[in-house]
Amino acid sequence: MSPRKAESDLPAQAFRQHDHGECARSLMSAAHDLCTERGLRLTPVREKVLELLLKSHAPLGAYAILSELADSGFRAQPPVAYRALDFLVENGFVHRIEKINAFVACNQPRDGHSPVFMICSDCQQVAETSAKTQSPTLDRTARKIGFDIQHTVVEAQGLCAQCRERGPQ
Amino acid sequence: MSPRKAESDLPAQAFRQHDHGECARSLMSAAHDLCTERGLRLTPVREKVLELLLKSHAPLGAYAILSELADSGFRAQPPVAYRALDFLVENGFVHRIEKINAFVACNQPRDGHSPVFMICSDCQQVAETSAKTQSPTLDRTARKIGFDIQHTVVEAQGLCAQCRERGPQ
DNA sequence: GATCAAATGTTATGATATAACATATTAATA
DNA sequence: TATTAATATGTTATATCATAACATTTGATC
Repeated sequence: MSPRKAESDLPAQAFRQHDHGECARSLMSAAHDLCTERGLRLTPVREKVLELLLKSHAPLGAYAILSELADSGFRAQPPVAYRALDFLVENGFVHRIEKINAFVACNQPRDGHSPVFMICSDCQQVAETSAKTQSPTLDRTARKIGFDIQHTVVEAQGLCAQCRERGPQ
Repeated sequence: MSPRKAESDLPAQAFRQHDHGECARSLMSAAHDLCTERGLRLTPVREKVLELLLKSHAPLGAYAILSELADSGFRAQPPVAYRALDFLVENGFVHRIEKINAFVACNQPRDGHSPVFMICSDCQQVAETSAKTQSPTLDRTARKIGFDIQHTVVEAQGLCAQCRERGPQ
């Protein structure tokens, strides 16, 4: 029962106080390990995009990423960002948040999972939770009607505890 | 236990054989009734957009709607469609499917509900299911972390039973 | 070091959505 | 019923998000 293990099992990391430097470093290091294991190439632009997303638990739009890439000396045409994001999403290092057309780093890149997101309308942080299993409701309904689920989108928008306590800004 | 009642309780109407003419007519009539009850104005363009969406259970993008509006003699600038859609979505007559940036008519406009969608990647039909309650998984997780949910997006993409049986096209 | 596959560079354009402001219609009420 | 306020529509312009297509470079393998 290492501290690392316990921490990574907690849902909603984004809404908890934590050492984010350590959080980001360990996810980046996990990405390197996974790419090595799987023969994937974490090229400079892909690594940079992941690094940008790991700066915080707030999601970034593709064009925000693009502009930060430009600041770091990368080429800045849209396909540059979208290709890197495609790679990161396909390989489970990043998730796309459909509701806001934006991207966040995955909290648990090792698990195959169907993530659930809580998007705070106030602070814009996005917490990834319940990363373990498919929604039972979805599963049950799908089975009932013979629908074969390939991908799920489960997102809730609302107010996180902190923002609720702080009251309207 | 009227037939109407039983029918409206079935999930995934879109993936079941049914008299769609009757289905559409009854939803349109429900929209008129609800607007009267609530003092809302189902203006010609709003009614036309709802009518277009009620033609089938396949979702339509805003620009597809716009072009059909134009065919019917309505003005065809984007805001025309988006405003009508805003009205219909706000008042629960239409849902937006985030995953595909498109809109479908609501199957149960009378209930306040958190809909769940099954999007068939093959035939493009969208079934609305489990319209009764919030996802318990989402609720439980939200409560655990003190997150106050205002809106949920629950969508599954995959293959409906018909398309699965028919095999790859 | 030739060859193939994967990744990147680049131009152009497609698709989705809204801001902003003018005008017209409707509803409420003086 | 004339006035007014609120709602809805008309219109121009532009913002935002995303990909097609093709050229070039890089890396891996034989």
